[in-house]
Amino acid sequence: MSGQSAYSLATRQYPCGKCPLRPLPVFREFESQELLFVSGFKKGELAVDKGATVLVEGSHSAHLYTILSGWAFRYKLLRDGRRQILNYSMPGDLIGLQGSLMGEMQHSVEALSPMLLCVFERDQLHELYRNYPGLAYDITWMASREERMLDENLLSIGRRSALERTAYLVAFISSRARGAGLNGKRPVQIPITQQHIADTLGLSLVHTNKTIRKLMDRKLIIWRDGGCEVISHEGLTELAGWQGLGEERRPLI
Amino acid sequence: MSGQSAYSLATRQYPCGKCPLRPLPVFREFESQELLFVSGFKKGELAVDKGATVLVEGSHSAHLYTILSGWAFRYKLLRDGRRQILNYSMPGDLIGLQGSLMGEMQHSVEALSPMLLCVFERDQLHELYRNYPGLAYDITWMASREERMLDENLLSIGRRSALERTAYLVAFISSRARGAGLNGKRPVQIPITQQHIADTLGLSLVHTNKTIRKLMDRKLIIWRDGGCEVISHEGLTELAGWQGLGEERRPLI
DNA sequence: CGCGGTTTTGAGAATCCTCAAAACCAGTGG
DNA sequence: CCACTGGTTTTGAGGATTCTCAAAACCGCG
Repeated sequence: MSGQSAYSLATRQYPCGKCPLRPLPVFREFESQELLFVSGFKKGELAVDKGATVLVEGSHSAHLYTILSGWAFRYKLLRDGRRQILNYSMPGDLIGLQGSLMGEMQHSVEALSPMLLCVFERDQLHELYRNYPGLAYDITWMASREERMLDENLLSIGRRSALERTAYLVAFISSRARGAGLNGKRPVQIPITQQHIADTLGLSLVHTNKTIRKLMDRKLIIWRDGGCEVISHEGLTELAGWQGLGEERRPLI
Repeated sequence: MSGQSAYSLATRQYPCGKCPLRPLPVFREFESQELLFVSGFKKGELAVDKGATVLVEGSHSAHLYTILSGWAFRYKLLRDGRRQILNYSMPGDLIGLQGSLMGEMQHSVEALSPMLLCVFERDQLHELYRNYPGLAYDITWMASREERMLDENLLSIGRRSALERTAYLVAFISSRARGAGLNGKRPVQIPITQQHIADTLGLSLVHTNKTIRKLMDRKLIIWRDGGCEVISHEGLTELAGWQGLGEERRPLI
């Protein structure tokens, strides 16, 4: 919950034609027409520091973003400061679509790591809808995907025990990270603190810590270097009673 | 959690030109072009009984629906039967969009009351996107609206106490009902059981009952005729620390 | 009247919370 | 190189919330 500082808007370093994400097998092919439009749609790149607030609840942002690299999370606050993390975002995900469509942001977004963002202009969304129905469809598709993830999170918070919830969350995040091409030969390091997990799962920090310990005792995860790694994905999904996300190929705007 | 039976597909009774919903002030104006397309998009009407399952998790529906009248809820189940209600749907809301876009339904939908649904064909969505960018935008807008509601629900379940949660939920549903034009001179009767509330808020039935009693003791709501009515909207929002939903006009497909 | 679904009540138990303090750890400045 | 600092993780302990089990009351409907 720290600094709001340290942004830097660069002119483009990765032209869309040389996008480091698009070649990944998880993303669907684009027609050259579409690629061309997206190239024009992209206004530049924004680098933000870890801990920086990318978007603030209550504001009206003129931009939306696609994550080129790095992690973030969306959250809402209650008046007295209680925080609920709604979801995490990683490379290939859109940020700020809700605000762009509906006007005012009703959640905030904070960077979990240094990030690189592609910047788009909200005002050009209409043109996209007018001339690129395929991309318009993709955007709706991505909104639906987010909705699905929220459905899952709701199920989890509402009906799973603390242990099941935690297992689910770690499995979920690491699945998505793999889907975003974030795993090298080492398993993915999820760059979050136990406070983040607590605020995602609706648990207290203390109880979260004790729950994580149980998962570590069962050798399902390990916690090191200030982050979390999955040891047994199957163990986690089994414990959580989660079938995993059937991630097909998805669009990348 | 009862019967799957009793549907009836009627040919159209309400041509879109005489839609009983569209005149309501909450819905935005449509151009005659758009109205014409929607007219053709609509394949008929479906009447479902209270308790009927409209859409089932795991299925691939060829249709999506707009609610003409009646109430429904979306939910997911855990393997052992624990149920989480994700959101409620009322007149003007789309049902089954997620499934239409992404293929398989990942949640079920059940009618809370007798319902009348406008039936659309999934396959025609592409045509809509190709030729009616305004409508396409509207659909994305509605998906975003659903996302917002889920964000709120998540905040509620994750970070509010049982009393706050219950106050929030009742205020939220009755706000939306008012927004859907469901209030006559009498305040809206929300046609749900305490089990529904429990399954929405992630609480047990017993504790939900005791919590509702507290709200009744405070004269914020009353429970009668097998449903819930709001007595003091301000009291509820104040208790929940909720600012209410700034509902602007919205599209109606 | 009897039935199924819903609401209500009581009571003991489990989960999860708060408070408090210590341990740990990486980075900073002396 | 070491002490200090702030953030994070860990531990202990008592307490509040919420849960489960069980049974009764209630209520509309056939």
